[in-house]
Amino acid sequence: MQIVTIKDIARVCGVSVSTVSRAMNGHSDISRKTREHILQVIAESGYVPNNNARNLKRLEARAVALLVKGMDNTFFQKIIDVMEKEIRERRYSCILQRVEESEDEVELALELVREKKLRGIIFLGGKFDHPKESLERLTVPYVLSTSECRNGFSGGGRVSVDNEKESFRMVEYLCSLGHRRIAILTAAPDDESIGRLRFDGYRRALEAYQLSQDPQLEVFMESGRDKYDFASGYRMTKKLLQRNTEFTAIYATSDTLALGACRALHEAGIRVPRDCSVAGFDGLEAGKYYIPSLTTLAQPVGEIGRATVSQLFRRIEKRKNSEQIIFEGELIVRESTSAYQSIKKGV
Amino acid sequence: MQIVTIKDIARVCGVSVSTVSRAMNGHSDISRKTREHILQVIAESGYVPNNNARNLKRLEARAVALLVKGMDNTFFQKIIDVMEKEIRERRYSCILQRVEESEDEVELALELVREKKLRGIIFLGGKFDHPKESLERLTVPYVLSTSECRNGFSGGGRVSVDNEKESFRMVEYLCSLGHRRIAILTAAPDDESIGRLRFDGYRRALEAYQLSQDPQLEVFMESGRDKYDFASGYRMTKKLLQRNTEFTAIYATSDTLALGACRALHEAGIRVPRDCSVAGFDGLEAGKYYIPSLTTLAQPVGEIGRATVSQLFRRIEKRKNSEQIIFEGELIVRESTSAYQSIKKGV
DNA sequence: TTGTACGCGTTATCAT
DNA sequence: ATGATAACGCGTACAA
Repeated sequence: MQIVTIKDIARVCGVSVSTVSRAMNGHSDISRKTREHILQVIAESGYVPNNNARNLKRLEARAVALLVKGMDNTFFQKIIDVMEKEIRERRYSCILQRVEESEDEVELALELVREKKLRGIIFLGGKFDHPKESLERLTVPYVLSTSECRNGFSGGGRVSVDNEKESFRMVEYLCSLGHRRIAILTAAPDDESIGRLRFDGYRRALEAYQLSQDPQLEVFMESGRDKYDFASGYRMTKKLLQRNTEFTAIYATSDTLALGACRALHEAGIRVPRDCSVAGFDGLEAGKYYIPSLTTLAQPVGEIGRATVSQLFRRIEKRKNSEQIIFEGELIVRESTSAYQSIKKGV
Repeated sequence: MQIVTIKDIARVCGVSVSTVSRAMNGHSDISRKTREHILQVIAESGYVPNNNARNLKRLEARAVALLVKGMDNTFFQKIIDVMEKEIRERRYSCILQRVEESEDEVELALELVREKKLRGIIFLGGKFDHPKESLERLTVPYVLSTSECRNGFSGGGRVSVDNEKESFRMVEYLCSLGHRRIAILTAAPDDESIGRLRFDGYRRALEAYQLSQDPQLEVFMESGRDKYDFASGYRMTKKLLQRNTEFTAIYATSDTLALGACRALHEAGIRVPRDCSVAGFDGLEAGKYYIPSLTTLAQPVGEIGRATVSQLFRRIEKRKNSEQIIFEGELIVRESTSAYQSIKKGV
């Protein structure tokens, strides 16, 4: 009795496999009595239908996948929640898969579409610079959420904030406070994703305020070592401090980086925001509870999540065309930033 | 050409399906020339083998599953990393699945075992109070990591810290600092999992120090609303403050709760640790970077992860019996706790 | 080295 | 209402 199959159940019940199948799947062309008997036997036997066989046979399932690159990113936590809920509300099942940094999410998507007979895909995170040929093979609707894509973008939809613009806004805000030496903590120089866009926004804001770009103020992640987390923000700020260059504000391209930065400043005896302002990006919950609470550019995760799912379903069920939806971020000013005080110049 | 199957490839290549199969699976009994040709055609065609069909045929795969309840729990992040790595090193693939709070992880495991021909399961988190009958149907080895289980526990192994004991240690430490009014932030009273054990440790420590238990000092999560996160710690501490009862230390049963608590105290003008000490549990990275950095009872996540995986494989490959492995936690004293100063008594 | 044919567990189609 | 049987796409024993 190692492996129980539908045949075993059929034999025990004295019916055919098709009748068992009907009982399980809630078909109507079966008598109440036999159905109940069968379900009873199933419950007692510990039989679990084999999904492989099911999916192999089924023509299409009510299911979509949510593929997340960089699942450890705290920022995704809430957005995943929202999306799962939205998907469930539409009575679809949601297959959530984390994809490794080195993995190719489109290849994975291709497999899943075949395997699970998926109706749509949501990609969360990643750079998404896939060749057109790969994307063209993806025959179901897909939406790219929160992340950017370089090459024009063919068939898929996209939902996100305008990272370059929002980044500009944040740096502009810091400039407007009177800061002129604004350091930035950002992704490795070879980053082709949001990291690059946020960096571009920073540079453009400096230009707009006629501040010259100073390499001494730019701290990049070391690829392979740093990522968007506390420890990296801490290390990068230490590095900045060692350069012995003057700065009165730090713009960190994520809230986690920003909080790590605050700690490093604290240890160096630099008070936030009195001696140095610190600003982040994302609008993480943690920043709200930190001391000092963190000024940030919050992404509307709820709206992004809902819009992503609703676009996907418009395309699945109503065959609408794909769209590029851009949401506004919100500049949330909290305790970690303040106006530049020339008194501080005594450094 | 909607769906490409192995037959299409065979037809295009002018060979039989078995030859294509051999080419894909790297069998040796095939000429280099035909193999290369076939692989070439596959690459061009965008063919993706159907895993359902594969798993249906395969007798057993080199795969185990990692089922996580409460994936949003920051604490699991690192341990998942460790486990995935350990599993990969053994050349097994790791199927990572989050399980909803309301879902039954054992049922899910049962499905997966059949579906993916799994060789073993790791359960992370959850209360795991499953009836014996369910567990007995689980024929592959499984290990319960980081969480507790009430009813004796039949076939599975377990790896964790002794939550009750470590909790005792932390509260004992606070007592040793001279604190006599120690508040606790903990899970809902009906919790049957680690929440209850940590609470028990707290109570036992009070007893050991001949301090009486005071309901005024106990703040429980509101079920459905609170969980182990910043916001809950914040809310619960606000609640505590409203009670207008005196306390000189807060023991939060998770680091996230502790950090939320710090913020609430800060807003009430209570300085940490000068006016009130705060201690957490888990050893999260965030606590290290907070200001003040957080005193905590760190769980050895690396060791727990490694021991979990290695036990699982001892049982899969060497048919060893299941074990209960208990690791020591580490009391990490940082800035958020200090000795009780009677001066403060001016409250 | 290659091809033929069967079976994995299930659902769907057609009879009955 | 129920049963027999053909797929679903692939791996593999066996034959060639």
